Amino acid sequence: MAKSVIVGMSGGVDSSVAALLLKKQGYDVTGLYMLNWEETDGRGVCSADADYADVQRVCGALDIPFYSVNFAKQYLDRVFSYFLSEYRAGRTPNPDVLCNREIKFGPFRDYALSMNADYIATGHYCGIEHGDGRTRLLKAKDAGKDQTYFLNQVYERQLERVLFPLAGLTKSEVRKLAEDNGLSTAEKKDSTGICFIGERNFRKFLQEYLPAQSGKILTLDGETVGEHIGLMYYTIGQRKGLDLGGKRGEEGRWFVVKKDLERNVLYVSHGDETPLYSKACRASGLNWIGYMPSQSFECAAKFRYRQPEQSVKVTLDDSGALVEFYEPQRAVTEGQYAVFYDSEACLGGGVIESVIY
RNA sequence: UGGGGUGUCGCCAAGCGGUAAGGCACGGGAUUUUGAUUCCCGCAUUCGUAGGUUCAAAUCCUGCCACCCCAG
Repeated sequence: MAKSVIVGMSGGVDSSVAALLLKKQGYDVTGLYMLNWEETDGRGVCSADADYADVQRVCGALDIPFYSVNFAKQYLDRVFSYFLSEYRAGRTPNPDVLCNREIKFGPFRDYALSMNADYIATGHYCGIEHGDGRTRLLKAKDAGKDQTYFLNQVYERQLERVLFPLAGLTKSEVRKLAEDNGLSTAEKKDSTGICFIGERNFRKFLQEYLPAQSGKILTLDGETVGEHIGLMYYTIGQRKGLDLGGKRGEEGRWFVVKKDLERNVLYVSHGDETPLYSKACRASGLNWIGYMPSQSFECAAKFRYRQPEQSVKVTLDDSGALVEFYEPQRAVTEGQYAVFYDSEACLGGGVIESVIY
């Protein structure tokens, strides 16, 4: 009897092709759509409806059954509340990292497996290797789309019975497959923005949930150069949105280099980006996937998505880890994740608690 | 109300008689399952203002206005 798999389908091309491939491989495939954010845009149009319609179309074309589930409550409690509290604390959270552990590989996976599926699958660009009682998370073949960064906090046991059909494909191959098989999502634009919430005016969005407190913008020398509209709207290394123009006698751009929550001051630097470069950081909430770290070891790391890997030395201690950089790193930011790699394997990661300059 | 200086896009800033560089900001787009970064495109018929000289002025002349500095 064929093994059964439930595919998390978003209505995008990636999960469409994931379902397609599994079906071709002989699995008994069922599509499952997740609704995690209940809101319409300004015009009263709910993009989730359109996405679900795409799921229906694709599943129809593949001739597989499909259902939908609603985890909006869980998303709010376990991802969005964290998102807001991090911003309140002046940090720059990465909700999509938690979304994977707390939703997709949490309630969603549990739900799917409770429907007696043998496996669950998603359209993530990453690889997975099951064997000798351990599961390893691997980078995708398409380095430019690799999404292991977002999975660094997923517990190893949550990856059991998980399939990633897109592991060996590039994005263009995926689109080609969709097209060749007549899937309506073949040309659909890649989704961006916060997962499930989508792309939107970030400031306006945050404004709906958090009170903004304007304050001064100072240089590191203490010179007042402008006014900010609320520290939460800025992140380290940012240059857009400062509304700061030219400076007498100098050429260059302004960058956010520091936030002072206590005094509600945003610090900026003009031209000179050296204040953005740090030599180490502290990470906590460490999660290891298919890996048993020794007390101290060297590996590669990324401090944000879509950044080249860097050589680092990791030293574990009671409260987390000290991550030392061999090369100074630009704009390492509290709230983002330090994710560790050993050649093709994603070892896991932790949230950046503090940065050492 | 004596002397000197400066007034060019929101901010810096070229130009110094030949028909408005550039950077920053800002807007739009590309990239991107966070927020950023990065990349591309756009962005002064007009040079504080009113006259004058000239074929031609932001550039020369004159008045006025504003700001700055030094003297009072």
